[in-house]
Amino acid sequence: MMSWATDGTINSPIQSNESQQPCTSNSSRKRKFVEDLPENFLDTVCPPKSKARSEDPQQISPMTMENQKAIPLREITFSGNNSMHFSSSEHAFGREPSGQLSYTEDRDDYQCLKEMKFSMNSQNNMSLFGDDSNNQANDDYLNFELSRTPSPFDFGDDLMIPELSSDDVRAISQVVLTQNWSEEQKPNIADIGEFEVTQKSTSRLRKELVQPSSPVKRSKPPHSVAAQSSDGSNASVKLDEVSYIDTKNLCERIAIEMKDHKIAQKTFAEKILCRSQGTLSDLLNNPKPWDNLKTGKTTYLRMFNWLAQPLSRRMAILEMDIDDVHEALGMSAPVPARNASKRSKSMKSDPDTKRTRFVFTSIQKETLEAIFKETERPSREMQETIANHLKLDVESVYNFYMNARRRKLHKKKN
DNA sequence: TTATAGTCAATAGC
DNA sequence: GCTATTGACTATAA
Repeated sequence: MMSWATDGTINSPIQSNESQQPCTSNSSRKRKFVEDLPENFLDTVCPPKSKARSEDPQQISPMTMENQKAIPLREITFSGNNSMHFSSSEHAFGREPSGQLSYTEDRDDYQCLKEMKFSMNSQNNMSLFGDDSNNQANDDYLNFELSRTPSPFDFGDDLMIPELSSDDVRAISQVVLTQNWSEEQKPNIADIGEFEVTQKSTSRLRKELVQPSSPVKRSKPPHSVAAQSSDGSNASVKLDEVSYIDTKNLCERIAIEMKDHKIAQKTFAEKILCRSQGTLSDLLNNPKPWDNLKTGKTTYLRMFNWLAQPLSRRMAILEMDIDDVHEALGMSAPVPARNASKRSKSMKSDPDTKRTRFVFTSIQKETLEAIFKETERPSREMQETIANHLKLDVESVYNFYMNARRRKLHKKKN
């Protein structure tokens, strides 16, 4: 069961991983590797903290999806500052969208928003209304938000959404409901019932993936129901024409497309992205938010532009010569990877020799991870101490913490 | 000067 | 044979 931790974070069974707590665990395995180290080693490099604390919001999956038409509620976020976000990025923004986002509660002493409905008329005007008749919390804490990136519509306490233009509506990327509560009102999360999103409309789902920079003419999105030219050439967008791409959604669509058409990662990575299979795998499983990207935007844009083509053309591009692929995607050849064809330092003298990848021993790794849990950024001095104790190169220790810090941030969800 | 982003590519794992 | 993981490299940002 989930429960509130004393520091305001959530303890979730989905999140917990006892095996990753060698600093404090009593497992025999942990004892084994610690006993193999010099006495008080962990205390030396990993001084105990008074209080461990996670700063990241916790996420859980929807509990059930009963209705066959139910659309997965993509994200329920409980943050440590007394707020709860329900959001769905996949729901009924189709041509005749209307739907309902609701949850049930199974305890009387937690009263808040019970239901939110949204609908859109033929003029693409959207209305949103909610039933918070059971809400005994201070209404000041209730907020609705139709998000669009980069800046959301914020309607504060108003339940009725003002008229939106067609482009406004199409730029909406998700509905977010935020229920805040004071310390006294804080519910036990475990007591909140089931969540579901249902769609009333049977029309095709539509999700806008990209928001071009204003006032540039809007481009055709992937899966658009709008007509496209036969060669698909008008489907491509340039980097300077795009202000936002929903990378998570894009990667999900790419993964589905590859699965449906049995496209190997190696093929797609090398042909469409000019990148390696491993890089594509990582991108698909751990997409970075668009706004956090720097030079990496180009790679996602190549995925986007490929997906924006008609199916027959998507398949044809995979068979093209590389120069034709660039042209088909409306993009110039990407800058070669900066470390392409690189060999390890020791291999530079013999570039034909296949290098072997160094692998930490389990003791080395578990120790490094134990220290990381306490200190994500050990000083150079500390790294040298660790390297000496574990009989490692300082560079390897440095690389471990560099990789660990960055990979911790986008570990695959669930 | 140091940290980070983007990536390669070996290889583990299915 | 395929995807996922991960130690390492390097241009660039801070």
